[in-house]
Amino acid sequence: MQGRTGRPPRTSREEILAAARALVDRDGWDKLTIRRLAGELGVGATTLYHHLRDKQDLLVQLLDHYAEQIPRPELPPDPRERIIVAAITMHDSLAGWPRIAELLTADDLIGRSALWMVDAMVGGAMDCGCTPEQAVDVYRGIWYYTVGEITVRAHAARRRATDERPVHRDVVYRSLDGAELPALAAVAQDWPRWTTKDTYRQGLRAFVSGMLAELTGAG
Amino acid sequence: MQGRTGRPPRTSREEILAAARALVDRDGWDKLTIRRLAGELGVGATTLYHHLRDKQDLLVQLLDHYAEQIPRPELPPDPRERIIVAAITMHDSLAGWPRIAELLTADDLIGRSALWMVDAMVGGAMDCGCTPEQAVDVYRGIWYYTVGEITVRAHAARRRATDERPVHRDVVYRSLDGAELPALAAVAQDWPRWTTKDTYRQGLRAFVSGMLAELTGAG
DNA sequence: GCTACTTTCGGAACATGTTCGAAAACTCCT
DNA sequence: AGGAGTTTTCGAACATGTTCCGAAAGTAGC
Repeated sequence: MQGRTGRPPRTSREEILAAARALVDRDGWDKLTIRRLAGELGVGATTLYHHLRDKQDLLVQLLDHYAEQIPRPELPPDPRERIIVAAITMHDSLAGWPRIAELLTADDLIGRSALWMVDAMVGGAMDCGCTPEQAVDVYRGIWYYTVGEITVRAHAARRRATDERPVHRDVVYRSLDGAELPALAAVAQDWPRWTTKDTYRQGLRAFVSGMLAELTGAG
Repeated sequence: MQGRTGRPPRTSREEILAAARALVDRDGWDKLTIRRLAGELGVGATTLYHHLRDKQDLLVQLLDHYAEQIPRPELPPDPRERIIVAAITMHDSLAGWPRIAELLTADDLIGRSALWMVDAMVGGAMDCGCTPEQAVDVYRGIWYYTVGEITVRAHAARRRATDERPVHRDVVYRSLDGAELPALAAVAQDWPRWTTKDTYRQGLRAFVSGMLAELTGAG
């Protein structure tokens, strides 16, 4: 139990995270910069780099803290429904997080506090007759689908909010060549409306059904 | 047909894109910066902003040019297989592109030259009995799944390449509580190995099967 | 030729994330 | 007390994307 050596720390990781949360609550996500956060704490900017690897690390920590507070829904007894409920909880929690798209590129995003969702999905798949390996495949597919949905959707929302120009895709679709791209020409009119629908749940159910049917033998 | 007015341009969008491609081919993606590209062209850095909205715009243009060169595979007559083949072509093309994860957050990524893939998927779904709206839903689900897979995978590869630390997720999984998270404890050993498998095709088939079964009436 | 007008150019400046290296502040050992 | 070792702090500096604004360089009308 020798006392620790070296210069005593002036701030701690916990303090930094708490200050970051307070700063975000007060001034918004745009104001969360390394320098401003350091100023808030009364330390030099570079000091933070002794407690955090980089800014992404900071954001991941904040998300982790947030994940602890996700209300844990009652999981239904039916294993297939358990997968669905856990996936939807994961999706909705992440979708409510600002700037989530920047973080979802990190694969080790899931801290201990959110592992119960992963466990529910993997366990549900095994209870549906999957081998452990197949269950992991099911979860990974759900994770990919969820990450993609949130990423694309978050960006689209941001685009609508900050950009006044028309969406490039919409312009392209309006001038389609019906002879070369008949299917797109047929849906071009309604494309903008249809692509704003929320189809996450529908797609999720389809994916889970398809995977379970393939893995455990259809019929 | 009055001649154009104003100071004559010293460089053009085309020249910039060509120089960017040459720069990337010669020095790699890390060296593609606004200042360096401008220096290569012999113009001021800020001049580029008269031809490009921002750097992301530049990257999207480069990707678009690349998309034109994607070899167009023969699409099978079976509509369901047509969806699969088009999706796999799209996925493999995007997956081969460096830094793709930064760009996939843009939803209007698809230029005219790549629309035949979207058309094949939407058309295939309609030929499978979907309504146009349902066909768009099928395509969107595929797009989400594809974006997610590529994003997560690209980041994992980058992490492996640049980072010597162990993956956080692996560390967490190694110290799991078997009583609280039984399913994860059961798969923890094999998790790293299983998650490096390429399951894109399997998941894609599952998703398409599930969607078509739900939409067109199972059985 | 002269004056508008228009378009492009580019230097200065700013904010930001991040690295480097040296100084500071503490404990431990002799 | 005094050095050795260790950890933390932080100012300076760098690279980068981006905005601002005035200067440059043309055309059109008179």
